[in-house]
Parts: sequence; structure tokens; C-alpha cells
Amino acid sequence: MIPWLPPYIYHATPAATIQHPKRPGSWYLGGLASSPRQHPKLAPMLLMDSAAGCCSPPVCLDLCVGLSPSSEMTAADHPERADRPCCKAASSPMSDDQAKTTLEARFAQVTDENRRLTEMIAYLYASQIARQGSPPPEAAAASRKRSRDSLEPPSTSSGAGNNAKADAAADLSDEGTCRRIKVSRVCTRIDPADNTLTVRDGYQWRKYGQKVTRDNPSPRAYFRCAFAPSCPVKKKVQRSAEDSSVLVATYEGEHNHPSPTRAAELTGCAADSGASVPCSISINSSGPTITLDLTKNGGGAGVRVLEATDAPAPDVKKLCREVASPDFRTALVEQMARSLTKDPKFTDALAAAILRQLPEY
DNA sequence: CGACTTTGACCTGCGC
DNA sequence: GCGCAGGTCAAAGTCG
Repeated sequence: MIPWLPPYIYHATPAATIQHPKRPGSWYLGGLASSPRQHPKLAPMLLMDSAAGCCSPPVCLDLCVGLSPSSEMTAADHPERADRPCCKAASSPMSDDQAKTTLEARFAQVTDENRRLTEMIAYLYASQIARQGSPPPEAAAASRKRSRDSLEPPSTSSGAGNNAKADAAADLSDEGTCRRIKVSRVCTRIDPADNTLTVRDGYQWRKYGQKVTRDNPSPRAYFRCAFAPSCPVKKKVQRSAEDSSVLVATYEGEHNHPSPTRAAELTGCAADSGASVPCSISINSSGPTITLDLTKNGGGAGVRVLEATDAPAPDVKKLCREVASPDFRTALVEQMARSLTKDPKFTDALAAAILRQLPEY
């Protein structure tokens, strides 16, 4: 268990929880939206607007961390929910040995999850510090060069990792002079026979160009946001060179208008649903690229870390200790709580989830 | 007929 | 300075 997350994160029942692909009992944090400015010490995660409600189950509220789903909660854990069916089931008679074994297994599992998540946070924290502490003077020029390759296949040696570095360098170079340009990448699994280069993400896009690039036989399509004339957001869509069933969409900039489908998303039914809806979440800019493939139903969704950044990793043990310190955790909890509660999507989704959990009232 | 897509030409930045 | 590659423009084509 992660003891430093607010209780409502544990108790909110996720519509779709990220499950470890090889460990059915392991569950991960997902859908915890933030931005670089909101979480300067953590790799930012972008929750794509399109992800919510694009398929069943929706991923708009995906908040279990280091825990099995709520069905494993016991009445002892949550006496206020003792009348819930899941709690009744979990509180059925069990011998002491069985209970001990079960608790030990859960403790070991949760401890392991906690350790790995702590290490992940420490690594991301260290990477962020390394970038902010010593930005190379040529970063701006280098980022311009490297940003050319922003749509290279994510799994190649020069792909996502370098792109993440380029994105981060671009962020850093821009930070001192003007506002950052948010760059995020979303991988979408599509029908290989579908050659439309269309990623339905809830926004309206106008195609203004298409180009065949050197490293990829499939063309790259260029889109501008067509919902608002003044919206600066651009999108580039290209098939992965290695897997033609994967569309890689790169978004540049931030929309200066609400999502046209937000209302529909909040009801769990995106207006712009379709076969190629990107059921994926991509960490943007300065973090590793993580693709959550939710196109599989029935709990088959998994998290795939395409490639981590190769930023210099300082003393991980020391950083683990720092991350594990009460002060850091308290600050992190407060920061996360602030970010989450400021997000109207989160509050709306949380309210909806609570209402779903209380059908008898 | 208007909105959108296609596609070749042009522009720009970078490496050599 | 030249060539290359990515990004953008805009005229022509397509569709409802």
C-alpha cells in the first residue's frame, strides 16, 4: 500500500484500473492527470481527453494504487461500508492460518508494489532534477535538431527515449524565454487495414499537409485544431515504422478551448467514438513514454513502458530515502490533492463514482 | 457551393 | 554555399 496517498484515492473504485500485464494481482496508478507546472518533481502524465469514455470500460477515473480492486476490501478496513456486498463477501469465515497466509501474501505484494513505485518516483524525480540542474547551453539548438525526429518509432533505439529528451530540452529551452509548448505523444492501436491516419480524440482537426518522411515508409499527416480558429494546437499522425497497426499521434501546444466532447465524456459516452479511438495514455514531455493499451476488454489491459529516458540517474537509494520521507510525502499528497481537486473532470468523475457506489441510497 | 482533402511546390533550418 | 529533410502553403480536386 502507498501510505501517502489521500484516502479517497484508495477508496474510489476505478472504472478501469491499470493491471500489470504479467501479474494479474498487481494494480497501478492510472489516469492521475497532472501537468509539468502542477507537478514539477514528477514526470507529468497527460490524461487524454479521448481516453475517457472511448470504450468500455472508461478510464476517466482510474485511481487504485498498490491495491487489489475494492472487492478485496474488508468490512474491518472500512466499517462504514460493511453493508456493501463486497465487504460481506470478504468478511466470510476464514481460519486463522488462511487469514494469515492471505494477509502475508497481500502484504508482500503491496510491499513490492510500494518499493517499485517508490523507485519509479525517485527515478523520475532524479531525472527532473538532473535536467533542471544542468541544462546544456546547446540544448535549444540540439532540441531543434532532435525535435525533427519526434515521430520516430517509439521502440527503436533512437525513438521515444531521445524524443522524450528532446521534448524535455525543448521545454527547458523555452521556459526561460516564453511559455512552454506542451508536447505529448499518444500511441493508438488501429486496424492495420485502416489507412486513414485518423485519431479520434474528441477534437476537430483540419488536415493541412502530408509528407513521407525518411525513416518511415508510411506518410505523416499534419493537422491543426479546427474547433477554434485561434487554437494553436497541432497534431502529427504517422504509423509506427515497426508496427503498422500502431498510430503515433504527436500533439503540440495546448487547446485554448474546452473539449467538444467533454460533456459526453462525463457521461461515459464520448460523442466521437469509433474503432480507432485512442484508448491509451501517454506520459508527455519529460518522462518515459508509457502506453496503456486499453483496447482489450476483460482486464487484459496492460502498461507498456516503451522506453525510459537515459538522463543521468543520481544516487537512487538516497533519492528513495528522500521520497520516502514524511515531508516529501506530505507535500506530494497535498500537491496531488490540489491538482486533482482543481480538475473539474476529476471532481465530476469522483462524484459519479461515489454515486455509483451508493445505489441503495 | 462550401467545407474538406490531396498533393506538389515552396520555405526554413541544419549538417557538411 | 549546397543539399537534404521536415514543415507549411495553396491550388486543385472531391464530396455532401
